[in-house]
Amino acid sequence: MARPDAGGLPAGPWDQRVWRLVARIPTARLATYGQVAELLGAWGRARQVGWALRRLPLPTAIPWHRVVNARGSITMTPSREGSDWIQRDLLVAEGIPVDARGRLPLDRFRWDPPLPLVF
DNA sequence: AGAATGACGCTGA
DNA sequence: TTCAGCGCCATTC
Repeated sequence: MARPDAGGLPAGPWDQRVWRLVARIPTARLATYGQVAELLGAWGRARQVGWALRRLPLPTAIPWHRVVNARGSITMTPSREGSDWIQRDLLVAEGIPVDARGRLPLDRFRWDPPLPLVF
């Protein structure tokens, strides 16, 4: 309910790992929360990826907007206080079509991470 | 400490 | 295709 403000609080190692991985998603490419979790060896922790991105102090150079849900849409919810619409704008600006409901062609823009992933 | 809450994901109706 | 119901698990209340 209350929106915890991460500003000022040091990001934990989990946040750092999520951010560093998301930072290498190329322009106009998309990844899902579950995909990011999996690449970090954390299968089943998609929600935690969402939280890590939620803690990003905005504005940021990290392309957090390139992470969407597995259904191929932006999770639109008032609890995001507008970051969902910002995400839509940023994606459209990169050339990815997003409809009014937040749905987008995930298959066409899916990011194929180069292997091996080294950190 | 226990309950509630999600920027999730999968299954089944 | 949409939607409800669950399982999931760190964070919050």
